[in-house]
Amino acid sequence: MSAEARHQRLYAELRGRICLLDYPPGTKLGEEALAAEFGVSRTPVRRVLARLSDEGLVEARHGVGTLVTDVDARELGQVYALREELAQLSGTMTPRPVTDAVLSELRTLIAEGAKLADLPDARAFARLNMAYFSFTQRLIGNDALAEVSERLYFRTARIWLQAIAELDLDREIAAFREEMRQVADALRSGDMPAVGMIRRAHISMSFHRLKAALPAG
Amino acid sequence: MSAEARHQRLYAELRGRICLLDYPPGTKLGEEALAAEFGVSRTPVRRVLARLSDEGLVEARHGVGTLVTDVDARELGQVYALREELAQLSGTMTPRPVTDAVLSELRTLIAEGAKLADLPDARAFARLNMAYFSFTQRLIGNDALAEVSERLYFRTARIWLQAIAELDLDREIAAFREEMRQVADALRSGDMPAVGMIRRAHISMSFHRLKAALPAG
DNA sequence: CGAACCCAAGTTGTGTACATCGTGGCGGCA
DNA sequence: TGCCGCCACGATGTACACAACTTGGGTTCG
Repeated sequence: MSAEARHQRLYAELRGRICLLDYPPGTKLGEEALAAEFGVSRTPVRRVLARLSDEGLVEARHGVGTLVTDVDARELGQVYALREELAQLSGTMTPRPVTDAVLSELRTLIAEGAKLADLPDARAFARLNMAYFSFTQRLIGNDALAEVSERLYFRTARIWLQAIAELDLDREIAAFREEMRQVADALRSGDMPAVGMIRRAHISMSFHRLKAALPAG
Repeated sequence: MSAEARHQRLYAELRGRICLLDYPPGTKLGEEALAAEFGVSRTPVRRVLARLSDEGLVEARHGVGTLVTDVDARELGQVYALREELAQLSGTMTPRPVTDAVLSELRTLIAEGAKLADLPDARAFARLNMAYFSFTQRLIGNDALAEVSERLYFRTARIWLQAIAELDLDREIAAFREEMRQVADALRSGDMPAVGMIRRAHISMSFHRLKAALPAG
């Protein structure tokens, strides 16, 4: 395997573990331990940790360790506020055409949502939410906007998951399914601005519910 | 000096050289050469190049070298389109209060602009433009928005500089001074949304002039 | 004469030993 | 007994040697 491909795999794996709370905030990611697990030396591991550090998911402290960062309420609010605006923009800025394959993929996600509602599970919810996010990313025609949106999503995803675990999981899943249904309706009529507005509305409502679970209220 | 501070200095230095066209697109940045120049080993240099690579300013090819990237017309248009939207947002999303120190700083920049008009120079123009951009960044109250804006600005700054060197430099400087004067007016009345709109308008007009200098366009 | 092959030089990627730094615990002293 | 300082340990940061890879030129064979 090429070095670049290895890097991407390692990066995706660690980012996934962080955002799925396999590594909750405060966890120490030992370079030696990770190197041993993935069968490489510290060097490529450090390359990945440096990237995660630049993106704010971890923080390397000399002599201490590389720790998964936490996100304070202020930063969380700022990221969500910006994500709202960007979700709306994704509906108006040169969206990609809606194909049958796109609608089919969303139907599959909605079906997964139905199964999730029958058997609620926080981790499975988080995975499906990421898959849905990945789906919405493919509707964006502006690559720069997609890149920025992804960066912001993964920046706070773990905090969102942490909070909903303490909230009403059923309610969150219901709201998520409702968003997918509404987006599907808008997509069928090819109304991308409406898709953006719907997503913005749900990000806003999700954040309002999320604030209730934060320590500072 | 701490490792983190060294990293930041090296990063800022190399990013500056790339964006001021000391290293035009296609330039090979040899790790060994940079290490020798800055009196360190390849390791910290590689750490900085990795970050620049993640941000799309350079591209490392195994067995070839680390090359300064170019930006095609499509990507340039997408970045400018997003920068327009973000500039407008920066005026409406929780802007910072306008202090006397802020107005004073802008007056200084405007004075520098007057000197530049007397003695036009592409490189000095680029430096002043960066200083003005840095100034506008400090008006943004949303840290996430500021971070994203900075990333996008530096992503295309070198292409902009490359293009205006082939355009009418006097005209570009005049447009730049006009933007600063208009922003100063809006700031004096505390109208931040107007500041955002003015900046958006000038980004749009700048891009339209810039397109004339592109190969495809 | 041309084309295919090979190889040598130069570059980035990796592994590893060592330097540097922060922390917690242990021991001595008041 | 409590507190202060020292130090050993483990972590990240750095330097360097080597592996892997691309490229270009020289050489040889058809």
